Amino acid sequence: MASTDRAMRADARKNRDLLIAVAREHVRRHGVTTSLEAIARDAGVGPGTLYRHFPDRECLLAEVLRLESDELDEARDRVAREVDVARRLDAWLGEVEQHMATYRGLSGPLVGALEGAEPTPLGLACQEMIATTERFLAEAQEAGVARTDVTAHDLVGCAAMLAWLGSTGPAGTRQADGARDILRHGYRAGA
Amino acid sequence: MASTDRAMRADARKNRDLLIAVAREHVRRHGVTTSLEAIARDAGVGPGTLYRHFPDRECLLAEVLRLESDELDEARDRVAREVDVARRLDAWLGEVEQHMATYRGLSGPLVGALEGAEPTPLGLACQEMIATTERFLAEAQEAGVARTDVTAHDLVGCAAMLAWLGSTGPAGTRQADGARDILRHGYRAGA
DNA sequence: GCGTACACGGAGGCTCCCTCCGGTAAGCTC
DNA sequence: GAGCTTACCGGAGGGAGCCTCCGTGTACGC
Repeated sequence: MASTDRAMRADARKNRDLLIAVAREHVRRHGVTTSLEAIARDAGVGPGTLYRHFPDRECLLAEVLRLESDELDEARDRVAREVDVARRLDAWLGEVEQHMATYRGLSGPLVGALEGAEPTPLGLACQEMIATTERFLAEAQEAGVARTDVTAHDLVGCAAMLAWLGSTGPAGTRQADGARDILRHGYRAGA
Repeated sequence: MASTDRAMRADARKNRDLLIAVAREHVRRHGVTTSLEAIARDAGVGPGTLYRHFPDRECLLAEVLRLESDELDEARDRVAREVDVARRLDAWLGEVEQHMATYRGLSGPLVGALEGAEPTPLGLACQEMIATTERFLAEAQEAGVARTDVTAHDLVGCAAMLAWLGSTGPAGTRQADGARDILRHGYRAGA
């Protein structure tokens, strides 16, 4: 993305960055269905400017998400460093779930991206997520704490489901806890 | 609901029934976010008429759903009759999932209703669903094929998640299959 | 048959999505 | 530093949806 950024004029770059920053706040507060016009308004630019930089909602979301991917990288390293192997996959999937839940409604588009064969902007954003999940899963399988017939793709789907369940309905409820427990039992080996 | 139906005028009743029928088709085709105005148009009534009968989208959805609850009743009886006890809970939850997935996006509002303490129209619609799940779950637990520390509420939440996952993203994909498998392992008892 | 209360439906205000185009200023060249 | 080119800006505007209000019409009890 951003193609050759030397080609972008200074005012364009400024507006683009501003739009992403404002969008980040809006999405965090109102979810992914927040009004794009309101974002443009708050950024002090016209709607045309927003739509030129980000032809559709997903493009903007993808950029917002890229800002956050640093956090997920840190989480990955922290999990690998601090959590013993028996719980590492659980911990990582918890991070993925939380990452997806940060922005209410994001998990939906992300699953869409997960599915599609063609590389949508969001699809690229979650490839790394799947790759990391594969690493932790393989490790858990070798240690004998995860079933060998589950895939990283399935697990990311599960995390998305939990994020969805947690951010659907009244906020602050613990609806997803029971489901998370069931899922953990479900991919765990042995017993 | 419908309070005292003797008090409703004939033309009102006719319009109401027509609106529900049209809404059923629209929701089936376009999901729960379908345009209410379009429903009114197709039913040949003004928007005002629609909003008088159904003050908000959820009220209309609840009525549509009540029409379908007969199907779920049949499914319950069929499952109880034809499926052996080891698989009965699986089969029932599959029915619940499919019921929720029939209308794309319905699972969201349903989970909202599941959560709230106060009886929303949709909340009433799914009480019966939970009650039946409790019966099948208790049976499975007595037979030793289901863990004793899962609740019917959790299981309905799981079915909602699967329905959501299945109806999110490109249609026709089998995204939810892996997750369903993991969940089934998760609530099953024994090794 | 008549009167009234109930129900109808469309106009209209609001928000949002997205596009198009005239104007503006950034940045290169000399 | 002046001037030109062109990338970029931003707002007007059309289309759609949500929902409300109110003048009109008509079903039904008497």
